[in-house]
Amino acid sequence: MTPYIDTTKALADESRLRVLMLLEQGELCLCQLIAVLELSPSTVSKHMSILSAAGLITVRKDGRWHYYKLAGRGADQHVRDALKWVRVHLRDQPQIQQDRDALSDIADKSLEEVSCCYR
Amino acid sequence: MTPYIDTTKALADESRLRVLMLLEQGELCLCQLIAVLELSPSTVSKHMSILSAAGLITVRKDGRWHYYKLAGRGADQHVRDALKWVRVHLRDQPQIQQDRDALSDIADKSLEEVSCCYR
DNA sequence: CCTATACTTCGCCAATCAACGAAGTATAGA
DNA sequence: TCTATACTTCGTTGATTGGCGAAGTATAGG
Repeated sequence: MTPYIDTTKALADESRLRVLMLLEQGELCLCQLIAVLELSPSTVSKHMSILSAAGLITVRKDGRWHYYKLAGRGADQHVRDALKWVRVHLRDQPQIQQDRDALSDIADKSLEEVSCCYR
Repeated sequence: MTPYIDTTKALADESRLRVLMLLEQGELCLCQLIAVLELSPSTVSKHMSILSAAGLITVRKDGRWHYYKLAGRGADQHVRDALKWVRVHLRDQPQIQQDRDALSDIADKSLEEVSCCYR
């Protein structure tokens, strides 16, 4: 039962649901998520490790940057169905729309500019 | 976003997932759930109020007994989809099968006999 | 009424969790 | 190899959560 509980626990937090909906826009690196969520690097990093442990996202490391994206075809069916539930039902939430807007503001900037959250 | 988080938080506990799968068998009263879960009346009652607040179950009170069942056609789509996720993915879990077996042992007994958990 | 009883609410405790900053790791570039 | 930097890990803190038993509520049956 553990993998299923890992899934539901991973979804039982607003910040993590916001992350999953942000990743609908495509892969993002940690500093971009930090900029949208307005949480500390350590907090966002922890959220990503929880999502990753549950198999909901995968990581790709390219130099100093870690890119996260939603789990795809390789993922367990219960994970894919959980991601679908999130996608379908949170799509039109005001907070999600707001996050998408914040993300498109950031999209114009270079990663170096966005990652100023560390300084 | 609150109703969606209420849903995911309600699903983020093993005992509550076990309750939802037990209710797949049909409506049950609290004392039957207590007997299968082997938790205290107050604990199970709290779980039921969380599931109820999230709209995942409904209650019918008949005399001293409170009967719980899964939310049906009247429920929000996100609730119905969440219940479907639970049903589809937990169906074959050993713990769930074990609970079903424990429930069928109880099914032979009268409610008065089952509710001896209070004495 | 009064009692028994099915369930809920309350208060408590231990465990978990989200948040943070500080310190650690790893990589790019000088 | 040294520095800057993108991210992780660790330790702490305050809030939430799951568990319990004791006390409270509500209903059936004398």
